[in-house]
Amino acid sequence: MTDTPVPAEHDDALPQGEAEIGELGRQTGYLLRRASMTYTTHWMLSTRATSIAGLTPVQAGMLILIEENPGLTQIELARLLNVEGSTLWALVAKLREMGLVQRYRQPGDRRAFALHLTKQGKRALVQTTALLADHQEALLQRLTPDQRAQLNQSLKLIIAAGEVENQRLAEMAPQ
Amino acid sequence: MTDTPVPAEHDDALPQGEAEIGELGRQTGYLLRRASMTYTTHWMLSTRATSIAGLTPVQAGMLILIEENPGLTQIELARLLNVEGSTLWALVAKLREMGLVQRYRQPGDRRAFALHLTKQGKRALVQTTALLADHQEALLQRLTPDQRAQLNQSLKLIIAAGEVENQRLAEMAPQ
DNA sequence: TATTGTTATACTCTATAACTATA
DNA sequence: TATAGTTATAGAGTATAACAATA
Repeated sequence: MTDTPVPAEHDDALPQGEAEIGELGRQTGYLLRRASMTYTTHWMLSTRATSIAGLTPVQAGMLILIEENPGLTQIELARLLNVEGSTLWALVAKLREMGLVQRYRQPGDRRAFALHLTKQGKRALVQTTALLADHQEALLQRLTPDQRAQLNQSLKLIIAAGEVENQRLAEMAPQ
Repeated sequence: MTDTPVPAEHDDALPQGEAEIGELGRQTGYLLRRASMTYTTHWMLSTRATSIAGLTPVQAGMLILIEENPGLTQIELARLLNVEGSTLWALVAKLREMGLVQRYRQPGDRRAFALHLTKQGKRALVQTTALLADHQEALLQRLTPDQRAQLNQSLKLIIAAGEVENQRLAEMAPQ
C-alpha cells in the first residue's frame, strides 16, 4: 500500500474534468444506488428546517408502516422491510429513544411486542406525509406520469425477481 | 423508552402475516432503496464462490472507473462518484490495502496522485466484467429490453434532477 | 488563497453469532 | 425444538471539520 515514484508510462493523468462515468453509467445497479442516495440526500436537505429535521428515510418509512399496521410485531416489521431481526431491533430502539414509537407486551404471546406510534410519533408522521409529495415531485419532475408508473412497476419486478434469486443463492451454499 | 403494560385499546396485534407494505410500496424512494439493496445482496452472493469474493459493488465500480480513466486523480474520482474527498480517500485506501490499486505522484502537480489498477486489480476487473452480465440478467429477467432502457433513462433523469435540487438546497441555508 | 489529500470522528444501515425468555 | 427478542460485534459507506502540503 505504498506510493511509488512515477514511471514514465504512468505520467498520464487526465486533464481536469475529462474523466467519464462511461460503462458504469449503463449499469442499472449503479444507477439505482446513485438515485437512492440522491433521494436520501434530498429528503434530509428538504426536511432540514422542519419539525422532523434529522428523521431519516428509513425511520420515516417505519412510521408509515407502523401507522398502517398498528400493533404489528418487530418480527413482522422485519419481514416487511426484508431485514434481519437484530437490524430491526436497532432501528426500533432508535425510534423509541426518539420518543416516536412505543411497545406493548402481547397478552396472547408474552415473547412478542406490539408496536404503536406515540403522540409525538403521530405528529412526526403527519409532517412526513405532508412533505413527501413535494419531495417526490422534485425528484420525479422530469418524468411523465406514465414514466413514473413504469418506473415503480419495473422496480417492483426487480425486487421480486431479486429476492427469489437471493433466497436461492443463500440456500445453495449455506455456511 | 420503557415498555408499558397493555392498555385495552392496544391489545390488537395483527394476525401473523397480515401486515402490509401499503403506501410505502408506492413510494419511488423506498422502491429504489429496496432494489438497490437487492442488487448489492445478489452481487455479494453470486460472486461468493469466485476469485472476487468480498469485492463490494462500490469497489467493483471503482475498478471500472479507474480502468476507463487511467491516471485520474482522487478528486476527479470523487466528483465522478459524487462523494466527498474524505469518503473517496477511505475507499481508495481500502483498495490499496487489497492490492488492487496503486497511486503515482503527479510530476505536474505534486499535490495529486494518479490512480491505476495493479496487475491484481486488472485480474479482479476481468472477473468483475465476466460476472456482471449474468448478475444483471438475473435481476432484470422480468423486464423487456424496452423496459430496461426506459428504466435506465428514468434513473438518469432522477439523478440529474435530484443533484440540481440538492445543490440548490445545500446552498440555500449553508451552515 | 485555493486545491489535493489526510486524519479524526461520528453516524446510519446492515449483518452474523450467540444468547434469553417464552411457546 | 422453535420463535421473539436481545446483545455483542463488525463492517460498508457516508459525512463534517480541521489540518498539511502544494500550487
